[in-house]
Amino acid sequence: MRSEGASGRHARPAGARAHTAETRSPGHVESLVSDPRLVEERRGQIVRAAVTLFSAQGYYTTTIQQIAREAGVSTGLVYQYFRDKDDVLLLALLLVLDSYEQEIPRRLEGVEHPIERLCTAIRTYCAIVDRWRDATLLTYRSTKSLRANRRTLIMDGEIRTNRIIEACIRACVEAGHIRPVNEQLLAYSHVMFCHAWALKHWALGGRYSLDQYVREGLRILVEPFLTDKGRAQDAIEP
Amino acid sequence: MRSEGASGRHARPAGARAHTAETRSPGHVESLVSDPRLVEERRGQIVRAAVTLFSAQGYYTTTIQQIAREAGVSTGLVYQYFRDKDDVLLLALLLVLDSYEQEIPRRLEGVEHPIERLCTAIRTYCAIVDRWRDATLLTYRSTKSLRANRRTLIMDGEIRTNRIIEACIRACVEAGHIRPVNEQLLAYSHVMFCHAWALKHWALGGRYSLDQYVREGLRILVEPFLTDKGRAQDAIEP
Amino acid sequence: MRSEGASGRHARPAGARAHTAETRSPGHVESLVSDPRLVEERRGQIVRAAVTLFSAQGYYTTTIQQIAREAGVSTGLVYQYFRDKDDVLLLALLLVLDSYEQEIPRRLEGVEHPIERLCTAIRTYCAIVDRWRDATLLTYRSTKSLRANRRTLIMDGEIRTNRIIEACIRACVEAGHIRPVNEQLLAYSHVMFCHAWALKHWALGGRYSLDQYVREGLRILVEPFLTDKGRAQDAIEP
Amino acid sequence: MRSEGASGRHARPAGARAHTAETRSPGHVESLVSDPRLVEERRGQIVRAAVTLFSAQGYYTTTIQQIAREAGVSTGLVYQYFRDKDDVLLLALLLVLDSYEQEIPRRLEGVEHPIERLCTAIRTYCAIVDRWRDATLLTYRSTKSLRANRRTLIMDGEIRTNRIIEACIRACVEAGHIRPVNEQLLAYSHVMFCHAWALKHWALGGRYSLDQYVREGLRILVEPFLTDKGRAQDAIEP
DNA sequence: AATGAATGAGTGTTCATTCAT
DNA sequence: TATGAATGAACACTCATTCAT
Repeated sequence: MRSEGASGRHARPAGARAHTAETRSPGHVESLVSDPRLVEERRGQIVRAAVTLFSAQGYYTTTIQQIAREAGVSTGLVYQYFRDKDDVLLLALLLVLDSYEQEIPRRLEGVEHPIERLCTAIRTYCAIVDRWRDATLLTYRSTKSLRANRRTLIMDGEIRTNRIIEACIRACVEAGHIRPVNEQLLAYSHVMFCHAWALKHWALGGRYSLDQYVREGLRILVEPFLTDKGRAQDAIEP
Repeated sequence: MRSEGASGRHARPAGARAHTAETRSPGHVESLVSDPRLVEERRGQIVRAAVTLFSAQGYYTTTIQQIAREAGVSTGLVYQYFRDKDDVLLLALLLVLDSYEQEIPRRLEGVEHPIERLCTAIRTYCAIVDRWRDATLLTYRSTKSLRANRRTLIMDGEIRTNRIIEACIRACVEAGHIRPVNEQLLAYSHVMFCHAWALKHWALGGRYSLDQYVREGLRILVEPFLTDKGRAQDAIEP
Repeated sequence: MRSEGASGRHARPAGARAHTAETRSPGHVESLVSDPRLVEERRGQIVRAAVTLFSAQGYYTTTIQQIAREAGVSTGLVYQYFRDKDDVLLLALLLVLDSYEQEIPRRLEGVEHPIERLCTAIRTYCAIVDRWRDATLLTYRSTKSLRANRRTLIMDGEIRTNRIIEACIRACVEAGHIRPVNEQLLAYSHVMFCHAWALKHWALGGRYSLDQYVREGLRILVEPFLTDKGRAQDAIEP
Repeated sequence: MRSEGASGRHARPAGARAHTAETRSPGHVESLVSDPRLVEERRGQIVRAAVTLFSAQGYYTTTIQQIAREAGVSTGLVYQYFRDKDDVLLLALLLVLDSYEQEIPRRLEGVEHPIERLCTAIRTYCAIVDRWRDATLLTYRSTKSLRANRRTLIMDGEIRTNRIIEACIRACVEAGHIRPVNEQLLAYSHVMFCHAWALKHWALGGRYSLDQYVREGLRILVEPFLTDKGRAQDAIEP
């Protein structure tokens, strides 16, 4: 025999079919389905729909039913792959952050000159932000809607991306192309500059093309720090 | 992507003792009460409560009943002074923006030197952000929850604040303290820098005191643009 | 400013409009409404509807909407007077138990002879069970559906009723009308006999009228214990 | 009062590969599988799991998926051997009743003296109830959750068990060990006494060991009815 | 002007049941 | 036969909004 009875449909009965998660790392999202390929596929399907809808309408005004419909699955299915709505948001936000973390390094491959690398990183970051403009806003709107321990995962993701920029800056400094500077804070300025393309697009979008925006930005956030050595090259111009 | 935000759980039934609004300018918030002094007082009472709660818990997780209780009034009274929850949010956000717009100029009074004025503006802006950290986050989280035409009012408010910074920069340039530069974009960088103190406080708060943050920031966002003339003074240090 | 944000509509945000209960005795059911007369009235209205429906259909198959409709109120109103469905069940069960506890003593008033008192108690108990037959079943079906600490309240109620019977028996023993006996266990037998009229009504109802049932029952559960003194009177016959 | 129980969250859509049943006797539980040995085995497997879970958590809070997991089979398989959840409950309850009906006669084998037979029957009944305490509660909690015509089957099972006790009593009466008495009602009292060990275990369990309980019970429910002849023997003591 | 009880549509979540494999 | 992923109707509970007083 078991433990005692429980009441209420919404109170998950003890030890029932509940997702096992929360015992693992908070980022681990357990699924009720076992086939890993299927889990991968369905999760992707649902999270993509969620990113679309959350981006367009926000987290609270998007319903699970809408997400299911957009993903082309039934309502119940969402709950086979996600513990709750919060869980969907978490993966949606991680998807966005991941795309930053994946794509910037990819674009840096083969780029040698430190200054060029820095500028490429910024340019790429802005381009991704431009492509995922609403999704970038979403990270600002909805991260606080996550349960506290999950929020940490989002922050970790952001930190990892920031480090890419920071590393580019450090390389420039070490090679003598950029004068000594608070690298971390400069990196934050660069990141904010990229995010601003989404956050303030209502103001900036009308006045600059993405290219112009990046070019003018580099003039403010990179050029002033160049040493004579750094200035020697035309790296700043694409 | 879909249509935009727009919330409202309950469609307003036709007729009824409704507010007349929507025929006026979108910023005009109609009240059912006529005595202007009372309107002023009650609205302040309610909006202050709303800012507190929205800042702490977010817009969607705050209920009108909570706001009423925090403000020490009845639920129904809120609807005598606001058309709907959206309306409360609008005024809450405007209250925050106003505090920027009011306080920065007040602190600039009597400050003569252009560089000193610019640095004071930034320093003050950061200080306000620090005091209203959650409220600043709120503007990023919740502006999109406003009905589209109201969002414009928020943007207008932001633009006005930006112009203060921009004017400081222009004055520096015109006086030859700062070399020619894209003033608007530099102003945006300054604003983003100030907001970042709230937006990225989880990362920055542990590493910098507010003072350090501002000092280091000025080194990145002001100093590099100083001309020899501008550099002559110690204006950058408080 | 407050604590951090919370997500999920169903996760009650901290310190929100939640019922304060659970800090008091588990039996205390806090209401969101302050006027005590109104609370009394509405609760009665709703609990009566709940008893009817739970009795007829069981706890889990009865919906809050049905209860609200039966009570002639809106769904939401139920939650102004009860914390959750469990809470409604608790009060419903207590209502049934209370009717036992109230009515038996009332009927005993004025009855002097100990044997007559005992028989009246049993007869009355059976009569109430007969009137609330489905409700009596309900206590057996649904007590385990209550949260554990609330279940205690139900047991307390039952114990109090049992004590009434027990006291009648003890009085008989002390007056020498009934020979020494395990009074507690005899009382339980009497109680089970009364409850059996509901529990086994499908078998007994066809064979006995309520009166016959009681008469025959007394022959088995009272008469054998009478002393010569106790048998002297005709108290056992109504 | 309303209509009766009847549950079923999902109305069966017309057509489909449905079980043929409902045309047969209500007790007949049709299976989609033909091999009788397999049917026997699988049903046993599943019903045992169901008894365990229903007993511990109740019918409505136990899900088919839980039962399947506990039984070590797939969800779908349950529906190859049972028409619906109701069906599982029916067999689960019958399994419990059967165990009464099987074991009591088995223990009576070889016991000759009528009084001893009666006491053995009661003692055995209590022992089974003790072993299946939660399951006994289950019959009281959940019988009403069955569709009406199936409930009859449960009643039939109970009646058969009651007849065993009744037969023991009649034998005692016919042999002159027990004085003439309403045999049927006395049998019911005996049955209720046995069931009470489960139903009121929260109150009785702390005060009596099973042995004490039975011994004291016999003193109330058997001894008083013994004739001088019946009293001659020590049959009542084990 | 102010109150706060009342409303009821809307949403997250569950789970009996089906069906392709 | 057996699996388990998929379905979707149903329900507890919330909260913006109204309105009688």
